[in-house]
Amino acid sequence: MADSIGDGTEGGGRVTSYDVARLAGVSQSAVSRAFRDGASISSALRARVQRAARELGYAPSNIARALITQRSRLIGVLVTETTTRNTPDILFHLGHEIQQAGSRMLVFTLAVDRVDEDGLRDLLSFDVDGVIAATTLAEDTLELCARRGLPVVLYNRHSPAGQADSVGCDSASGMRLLAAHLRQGGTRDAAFLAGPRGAPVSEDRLAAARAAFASCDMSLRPAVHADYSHASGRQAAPGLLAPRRRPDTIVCANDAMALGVIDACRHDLGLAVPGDVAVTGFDDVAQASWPAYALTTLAQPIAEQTRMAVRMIVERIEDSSPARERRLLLPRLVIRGSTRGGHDGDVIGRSGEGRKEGSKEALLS
Amino acid sequence: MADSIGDGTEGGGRVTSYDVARLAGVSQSAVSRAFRDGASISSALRARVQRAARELGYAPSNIARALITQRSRLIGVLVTETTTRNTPDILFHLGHEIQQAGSRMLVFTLAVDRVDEDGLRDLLSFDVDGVIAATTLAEDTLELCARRGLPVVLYNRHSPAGQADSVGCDSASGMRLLAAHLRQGGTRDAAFLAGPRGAPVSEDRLAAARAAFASCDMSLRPAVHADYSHASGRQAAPGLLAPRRRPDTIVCANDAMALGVIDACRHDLGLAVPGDVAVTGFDDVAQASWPAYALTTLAQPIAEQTRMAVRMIVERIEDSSPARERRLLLPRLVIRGSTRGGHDGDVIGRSGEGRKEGSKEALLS
DNA sequence: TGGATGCTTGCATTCGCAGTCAACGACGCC
DNA sequence: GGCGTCGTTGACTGCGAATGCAAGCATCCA
Repeated sequence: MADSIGDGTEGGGRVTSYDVARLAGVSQSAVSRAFRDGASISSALRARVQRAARELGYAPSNIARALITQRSRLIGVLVTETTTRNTPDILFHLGHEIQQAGSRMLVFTLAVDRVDEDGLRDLLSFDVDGVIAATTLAEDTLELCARRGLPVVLYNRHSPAGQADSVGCDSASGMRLLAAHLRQGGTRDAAFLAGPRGAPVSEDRLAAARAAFASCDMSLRPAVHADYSHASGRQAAPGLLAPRRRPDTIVCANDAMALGVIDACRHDLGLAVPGDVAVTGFDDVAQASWPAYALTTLAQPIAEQTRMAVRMIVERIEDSSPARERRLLLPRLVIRGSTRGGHDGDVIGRSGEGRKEGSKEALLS
Repeated sequence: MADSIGDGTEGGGRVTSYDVARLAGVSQSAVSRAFRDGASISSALRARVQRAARELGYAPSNIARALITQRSRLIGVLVTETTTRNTPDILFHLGHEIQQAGSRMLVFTLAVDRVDEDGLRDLLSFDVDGVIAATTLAEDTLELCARRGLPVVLYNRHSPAGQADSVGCDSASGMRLLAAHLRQGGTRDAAFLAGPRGAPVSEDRLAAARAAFASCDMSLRPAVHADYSHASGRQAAPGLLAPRRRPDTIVCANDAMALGVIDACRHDLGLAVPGDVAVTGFDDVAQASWPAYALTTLAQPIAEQTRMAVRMIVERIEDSSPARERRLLLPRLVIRGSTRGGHDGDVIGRSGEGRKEGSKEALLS
């Protein structure tokens, strides 16, 4: 019933502020003001305009608005398939948070974990206000972004040269919790199953594990590399667990591989977990809590991390000060049945606010 | 080294086509043409412009371009958390495919599975060229979209009134394959574990199962509803499997619930799968193939479905003819160890091209 | 050699809206 | 009653790139 588009029935002619102005008998400026909070307009006029707008089904064009305000309300999000596999919820969470902040998420999927100058041009050409990158950006690319005034927040990555803000998970603290737990459970000889060689997240976790184990006087063998997948974990298990000198614990760089190792133990190698080997993961994906696995793992606080990332990018967009900070949120240790000792279901550590580095003082004050 | 932004070192002043024109000693039109394929420009001029552009790090603004061409190269994607939980890869896949098509994915996350007029206004205000909705849109909302010339493709949904194109999975065929397999395995008395009451995907699968079982002379008890999650499946299991009259098979509306049922059988109820009960799922998520579960399930061809959805939306954007079609891709039956009979690893049916309804003849010809 | 043709190029305009500026009326104060 | 102030309103311009149009130029043919 009623109408919805003023004149032309076909052709999808956009309804513009002029159409609304004409119908309401006011100027185009008035229409514009009626849709901006805090604009100088009487409530009577605003009501009249909005009535007319509703009648025509008018919505201000973000594109036209962006052209003049120099703000697109678009936030670019960079991901690779690996990111989304390891953290299936990340896109939904980021999208949700960005939306809460009044913008929208424009997704850029990358084939390889690396943004070059072309990729940057691509981002720039879509006029994003800022970028959240769950991918690797070379330092010189970051410098270009800075030079162009494009705010970047790195997610689970960071810029050693401090050329971008970043949000991550404090693997060092996490690994200390884990090491303490394992030591208490009797671990003496642990192996580490890493992700792909050079994968930043995996390297970070490996380094953290090394440091934590060292400070607990436990040994950690040289890492074995797989590709983050369940299949690759399962495949790597026989090598890791050769009877000759089998480690008593396998620490994995992510959950998927850990679950693969557990499956290999039980179904391929006839080993009991944690009886013969303890297995740990990192991320706390949904499956880790399923009774078939009951994986002890470090829970990455995704909700907090994404919220923080969005918060930081929004602040940088409004601020654009060159101050940089790196925020590390604390993972929780979730103890389940794949390790010895502790009580199943124990959670050690409170996820959330963690370390903060950088020149800026408080974000959450 | 070198420079990257012409004059102002700070302030992030955008590099415009005028800047490039000035540097190259040509008109702004020339710059514009140098960046459009097929534009009337000599290769010499184009080269000169591009050299200048590279020097300044210029990239044409999609926003300005969109304003005049009336094409934003933005495709809106509507999802709820449920969508992304059931199909973790969907956003990545859609993003990837949309990118292949030269556009970008703008994500709209919904709290509830329903788009009202406000939501539509929101979409319109972001000037998306088209919408892929993995959510429910009321018929009158679809009509509004049509009236406004906004192409919509429904994903795993459809418009009974035929007011939008749609892509889905042919559950009817799938369930027929499954029913045949189960019958061969000795199923006589099956129960159905559905998703939330009214959830379109679940209802569709339930109806398909009902029809398929009926035509195989197997009984299917009234559905029990859960919420699609592993936990809810596990929780529903005791009721479904009460010793008094325990069904010999449980058909689930998605994999997560099926895995929950399996966990409940083994860990809570002391029942063997498939010895005491056979369990089946739908989707073929990664975990279904893990040896701890080995779930027999119907594999939804996500890659094909997303590709098809993007293909359709792109075609509608270019075409904008009012013809509507509904494309159903065929799921494959993946037989694993959670059902009796068949050989583990068998795959029945070829996923991909399936039924097609609607006035338009061929998309892939 | 004159003119027709086709390819390049620049000029001027346009997309839809935000914000500046000036005009206007109402009101309060001296 | 005159004047300043404030709150509203409309006209106009500009954001950055695309494109119709016409001019410029080379080429080709008769």
